[in-house]
Amino acid sequence: MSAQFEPPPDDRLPMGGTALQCRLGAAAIDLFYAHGAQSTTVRQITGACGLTPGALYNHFTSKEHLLYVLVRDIHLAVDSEMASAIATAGPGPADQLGATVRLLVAHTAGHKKRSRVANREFTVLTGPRREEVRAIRRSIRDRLTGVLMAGSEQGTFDLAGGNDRAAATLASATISNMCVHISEWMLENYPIGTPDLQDRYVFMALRIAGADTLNGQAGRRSPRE
Amino acid sequence: MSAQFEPPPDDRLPMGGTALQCRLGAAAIDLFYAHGAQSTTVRQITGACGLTPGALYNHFTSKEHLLYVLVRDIHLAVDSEMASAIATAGPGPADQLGATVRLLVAHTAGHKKRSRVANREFTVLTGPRREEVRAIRRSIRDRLTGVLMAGSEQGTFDLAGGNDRAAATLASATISNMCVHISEWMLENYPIGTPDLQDRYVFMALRIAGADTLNGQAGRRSPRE
DNA sequence: CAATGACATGAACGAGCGTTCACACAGCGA
DNA sequence: TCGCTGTGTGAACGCTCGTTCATGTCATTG
Repeated sequence: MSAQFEPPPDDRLPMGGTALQCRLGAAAIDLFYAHGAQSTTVRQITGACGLTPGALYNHFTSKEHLLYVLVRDIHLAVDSEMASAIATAGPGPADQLGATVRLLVAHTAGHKKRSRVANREFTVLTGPRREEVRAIRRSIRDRLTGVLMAGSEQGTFDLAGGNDRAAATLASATISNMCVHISEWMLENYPIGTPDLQDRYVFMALRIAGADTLNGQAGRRSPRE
Repeated sequence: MSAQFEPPPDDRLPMGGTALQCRLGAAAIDLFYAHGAQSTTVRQITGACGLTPGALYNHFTSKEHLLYVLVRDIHLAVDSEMASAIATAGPGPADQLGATVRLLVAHTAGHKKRSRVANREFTVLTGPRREEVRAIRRSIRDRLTGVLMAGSEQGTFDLAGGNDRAAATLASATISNMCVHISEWMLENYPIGTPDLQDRYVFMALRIAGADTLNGQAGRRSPRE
């Protein structure tokens, strides 16, 4: 569960482990995306790798364990990437919000399958595994909320319903939801490319936040990522 | 499959039919909401009504048929209510957008369970049933897109990425998603009441649409619904 | 070469699923 | 009173599921 072993085609898994763990994981992502985790059978997953059902249990303790590893690693990747995106963005909250939204859009639009699996199927997990993923999701959400709070405190943002924590939470949920759900409605070959999509979402996010920089048209083509 | 028969407590089903169909439907909504449609068994649904599994098939042809009736009727209710909300709103696109958002928020925040079931589980349907529900969803989406298009054509709105149909579609998807997903993140006893929530969402929607009326602070406490 | 460990097999398991059906019974019109 | 219709029962069906395990194979290692 450590080093990447090779870069598979494009939708590379954010998953360490042996080659077979990765093949199984990639097959699982495809199938979970297409049919949902509950309706996907162990036989389908192993069959897609040319194996028989029992083989899965040499690599994962259960079907839920496989789902857990996938969902957890996807969330962890987003969390850490978001942390560094905020850290390396410009000092202003508007720049940080822009960098955050760009990252989320890049993930959901660029890795639609894994993004949708992570955000749709994590509810299938049970017990401590579910709590662990929820904690990572909380961390992601709190990073965005923090940016919005900072911006509203220093007057850069003007949130709906006031500039208190409740307003920041609501704006945070709305903005992250907006980005995450690209993977839900986006068609296979969406006519708008990812960079343009990022621009539009940054623009909408700044508007939701009531960014004062919008009058000076920041937010269109913001510099980073 | 026509007239309401009696008004059950608060989360009344938008479903016609016999009393027992309604009891089964209400039990199914609860269970589908809690565990998902796929993981809910016929035995759970009938057991919640004090019946044995076979009884369900006197009222529905299959478990999927039950899900279909529920999901279809919920969608139809939203669709027709949205049509009349737009028709009875003020003539301006900003008023119509406000009325639309108020309706969606009222549905998702006020009937969280049925809203979540309709929006999460419709993908479980297969064949023509799925297509029928998708058509209703398209109708709902088109109503909102139409309001945004009209507003952008007459200069009331300024959409992200230009005022063409693609921009209206994107804004429409974003706004309806934002409303629909209240039922996903809202806790059991959310501290903000529904009317206040409606105000905030109308405010955010007008901002997403780039409504010029915002500078004259329309959108806060817009008059209707 | 011998021994070891990793890995896949294929058959089987127990459980639970959606669904069916012969039957019982209750209410009601004729 | 008879028979019809609507509805619930309880047992059973065929099937698929996740999972287990004894067994076999093969590459690596000492």
